[in-house]
Amino acid sequence: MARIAGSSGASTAAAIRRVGLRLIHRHGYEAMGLRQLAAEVGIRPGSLYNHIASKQDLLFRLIEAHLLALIAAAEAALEAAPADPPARLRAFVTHHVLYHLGKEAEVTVANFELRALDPPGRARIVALRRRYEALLITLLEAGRAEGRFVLTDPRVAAYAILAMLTGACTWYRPDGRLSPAELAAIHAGMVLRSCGLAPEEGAS
Amino acid sequence: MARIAGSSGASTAAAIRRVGLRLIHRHGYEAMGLRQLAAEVGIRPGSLYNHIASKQDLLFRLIEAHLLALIAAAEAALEAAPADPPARLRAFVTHHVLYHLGKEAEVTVANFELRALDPPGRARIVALRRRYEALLITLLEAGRAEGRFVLTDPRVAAYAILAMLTGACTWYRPDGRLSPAELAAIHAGMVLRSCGLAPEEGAS
Amino acid sequence: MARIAGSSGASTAAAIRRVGLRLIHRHGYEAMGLRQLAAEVGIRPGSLYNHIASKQDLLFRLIEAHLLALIAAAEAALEAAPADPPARLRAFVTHHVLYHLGKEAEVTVANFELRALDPPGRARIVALRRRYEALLITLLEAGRAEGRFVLTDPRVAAYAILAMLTGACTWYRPDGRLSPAELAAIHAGMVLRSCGLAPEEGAS
Amino acid sequence: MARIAGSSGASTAAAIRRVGLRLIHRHGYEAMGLRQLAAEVGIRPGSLYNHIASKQDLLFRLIEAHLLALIAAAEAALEAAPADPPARLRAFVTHHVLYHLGKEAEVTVANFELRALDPPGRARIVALRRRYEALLITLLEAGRAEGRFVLTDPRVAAYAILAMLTGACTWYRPDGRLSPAELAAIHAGMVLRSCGLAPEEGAS
DNA sequence: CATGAATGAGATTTCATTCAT
DNA sequence: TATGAATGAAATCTCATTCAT
Repeated sequence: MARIAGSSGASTAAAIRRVGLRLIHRHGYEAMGLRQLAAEVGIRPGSLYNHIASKQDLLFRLIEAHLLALIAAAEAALEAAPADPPARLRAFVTHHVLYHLGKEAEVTVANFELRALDPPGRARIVALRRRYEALLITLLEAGRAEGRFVLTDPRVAAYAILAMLTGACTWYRPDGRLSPAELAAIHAGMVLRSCGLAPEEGAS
Repeated sequence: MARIAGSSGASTAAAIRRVGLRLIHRHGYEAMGLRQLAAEVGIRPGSLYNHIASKQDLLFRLIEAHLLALIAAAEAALEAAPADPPARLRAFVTHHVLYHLGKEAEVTVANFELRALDPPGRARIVALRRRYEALLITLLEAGRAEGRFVLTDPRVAAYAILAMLTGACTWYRPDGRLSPAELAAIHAGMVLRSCGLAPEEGAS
Repeated sequence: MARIAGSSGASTAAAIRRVGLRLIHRHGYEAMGLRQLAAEVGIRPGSLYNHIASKQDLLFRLIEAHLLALIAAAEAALEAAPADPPARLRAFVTHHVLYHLGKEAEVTVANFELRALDPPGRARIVALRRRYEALLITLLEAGRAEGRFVLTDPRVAAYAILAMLTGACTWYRPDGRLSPAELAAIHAGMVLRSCGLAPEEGAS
Repeated sequence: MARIAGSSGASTAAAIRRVGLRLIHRHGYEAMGLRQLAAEVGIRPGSLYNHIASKQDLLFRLIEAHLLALIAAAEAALEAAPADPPARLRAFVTHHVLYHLGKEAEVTVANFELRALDPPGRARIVALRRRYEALLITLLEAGRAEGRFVLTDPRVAAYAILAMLTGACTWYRPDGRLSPAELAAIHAGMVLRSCGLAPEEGAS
């Protein structure tokens, strides 16, 4: 009652994650069918369950992996940055924009499909997101304490900045008229000015 | 959950739109079942089709109505504003923030569920969104032409500003520590500064 | 996306119960597929859910209906019987055997598929079964109190009698060499003797 | 639940039979999954097939082994009994009750899961059951031929007796108020009386 | 002897939608 | 306008089983 086709092994799991991310991004989690996912991976629907525990589990792991990588990249960028708050802010913005460009699928899924997670999974993801936001909030608070930033409310400012930056990757197209570096520079300028800095401040 | 309270006077069609908006916002378009919608409206699933053409049609009309109202409100706000570009920018930002607060459902649905629309419907909605964005882009371009704004790219700046502002309503809670007016003021300040203006410029 | 064939109406629900009982009896609850059930009823699988809440629900209702009818029949038989304990015991045995013959499906399902019920459903069915058993236990206790029955333990005796009688309908075939009346008489004789009575005692 | 304790010495095949019997008894043949069986044995599902030919095969062997042991025990009990029919009947009843108590799993599976066997397997098991029933039928016929038993129909009487006795093990609990010996005595008394004997007849 | 990955079939259940009444 | 019963399609997931390693 069972036949063997091309027992590819470990790469199947990676293909499921890769194709799954693309399909969730394109159609949304609820609208993506496991039949379609299986077909594009090249296996039968039931075989998916040799690699994932459930559709929910797949979504959770995709989002979790993205956030963990994002946090690690941010921490690395901040460690490499000087202690000067404007420079650190510019470093964070540059990291965020460059990291997100080309990761539209991961970013969209991580932001849009949170509600599709069941409560325990959502709680864990929300905690990770808080860790990431805290990096920026801490940075803004430090700059304000040193009198370098003009900020009414660091938390609100952080949310506003993140919304602005993340939004960029929803419309950015690699074949557009702006290079990633240009886009990062434009946004760094806007963010620094929005915090009351002259654009040349914090230049590396 | 079954019968909607206080809806005795409203027509069934209005109840379907009201409840439908809430359910799509809470669960997402794909995850909202028409059975659930019918149950919360107080009718049977089949009866929905006396009021809507299809589930798609319901979604389209909800988004379209929201965008039309948003555009009208923006145009009214700009007509009432002085000709001075900083003042007009402040007026736009204030309008946007105040209009969006308390309309979380409409905003979220209009932004998140675009992908659930079929191509013709999506095209019409995208066109409406372009009309709205054009209001801000035109404003920014005018200000730059007068030498009042520091802007590398008005279109990119407009997207960044809209992303920042719209993001506010995804985390704003009416019982939070900030009033709508305070929130609008904070964001107006950030936006004006990000365009190279001193915060007091454009004050009404 | 939907077509109408022969909207038969209320009789569909009855057909589902009738065919469902037969299939559960023949294959067992777990082995009966709803596809098969739907096919034999003449509808599509999904249409079953216009009439049943779930497969579990179908099983529960079948067993519950059987037990309620069985209890009512037993109570009627005892009400019609004289007050004399041997006569009442003979009446109960005759009722039980005659009622069960020809109801092999109901009896088998009610006895064999209890374990397939979820705990709440099982609890309600077990309570009904206790009500039925209590009718016999009460009868045996009354007869022993009057010194008419030789019984070590009325509860154990009741279980033994019921097991013996119910077993009859698992092998009884209407086209066999014994008529229902003969079968009832044989078992009544064995039961009465097993309680220490002469066979002619309790004869009506 | 995962690894079976105290099974280090037993072979994997024996563990499969032991755990399989327990799971079939608890959930039923159809409801028991081979994945669950493998997990409780401590191996992967595929490895089961190093020890069993199929799920059907496992069920068949469990039932066959039980019936062969039951027949052997009955024959031993009858060989050890005196030639007197009442004494032989008492010996058979005592054997049956005592053998069955504590073998609830085997008995339930052998009786309830017959329908899950494919036709060839079922035929072989039914033949074994006939052999066992024949021991009692022969005994009853002999007793009737000697004029010791009051019996309308030895075959019907045998079925009634076996149903009564076997039923006892479906409700017997080792921690109940009756000992196995007491239970056997009660049933021996009922059976002997049901065949028209005074209770003390056939006492050993 | 055990494993991991695959299979085809099928499980129960939900979906949006239709339409005679 | 509302209803109840139907539809075809599809949903996610489990099943027993196979077999190269």
